[in-house]
Amino acid sequence: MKLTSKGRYAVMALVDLARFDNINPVSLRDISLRQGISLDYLEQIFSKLKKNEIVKSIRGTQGGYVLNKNPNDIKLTNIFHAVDEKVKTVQCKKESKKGCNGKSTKCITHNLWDELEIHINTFFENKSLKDLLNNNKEKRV
Amino acid sequence: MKLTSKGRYAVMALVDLARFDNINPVSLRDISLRQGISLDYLEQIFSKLKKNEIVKSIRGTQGGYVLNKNPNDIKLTNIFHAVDEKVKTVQCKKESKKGCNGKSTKCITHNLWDELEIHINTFFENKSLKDLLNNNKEKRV
DNA sequence: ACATACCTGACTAAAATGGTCAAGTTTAGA
DNA sequence: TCTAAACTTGACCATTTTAGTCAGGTATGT
Ligand code: FES
Ligand code: FES
Repeated sequence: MKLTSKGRYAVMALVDLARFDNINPVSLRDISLRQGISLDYLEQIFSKLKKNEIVKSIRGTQGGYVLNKNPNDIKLTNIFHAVDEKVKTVQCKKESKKGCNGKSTKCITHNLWDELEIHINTFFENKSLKDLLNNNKEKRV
Repeated sequence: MKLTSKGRYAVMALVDLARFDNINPVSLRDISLRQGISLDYLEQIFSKLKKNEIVKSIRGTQGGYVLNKNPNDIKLTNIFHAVDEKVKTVQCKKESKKGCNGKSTKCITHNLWDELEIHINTFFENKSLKDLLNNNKEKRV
């Protein structure tokens, strides 16, 4: 089970953004330099964050991105959902009655993985961008 | 974040094994048929489970595998560790002082991922094979 | 005008995944 | 003793996913 870079970078970039967007929009170039993330990759990520209304974009010189919501209302779940970082512990299709083995009932561990998925998602639902900001106050410029 | 087949199959196979090993050793062929898992793949998995002393093997005709411990003492952690299904949420090396971005300090989200890792591992530490057996009693033959 | 910064889509090298295949060795039971 | 069941080991491989890169755009403040 591992977290992918896409999810990790998305959160990292948003924390950075949240720290600096008080006055001006923040350019991806700045985030790229500060956090050591490829600019081209960041653009892919922010395209999705924008589609999901987590950030707003401002084009042109001095442009950049700004949060579209209160940091308290941006949960990790929202971020992960936006960049398609999904938690998948079962192999079967959840809606179907069929199991992962092609049989007509769910496998003997299905419930376990379902529990696990809920357990992990709970973590993401309870963490907001605000929580992460408080954690890093001392680093604020 | 997804669970790999190796980990999922390992647990699935052990639950199956635990249910049937009361009297005789259970052959991988039986597990393969009952659970719909490739026999060759199971062999790889059980080789690791054996090395980690979770199961014992009995060779020859009528041979098979038997649990090497009480189901209550086999936690998911042990199983996952045995088959190298590890939870990895950070990108950096934990021991190092360096961050995932090549910089000299940990990145701004490092602590978050660390928390997440602990959160997930806690789930695995608290679940034993015994718990899974009880859950499936009604299916016992 | 022009530099800055967003926007979009195609492309790809490398790694991980989820197995298969081949060639054994051991042992119970006929 | 012969044979088939079942464990043992290691190499191999197709496909998918990941983690980006690259090459073009378009919008806009100064
Ligand atoms: S994981 Fe859902 S049936 Fe096996
Ligand atoms: S994840 Fe550890 S430094 Fe970024």
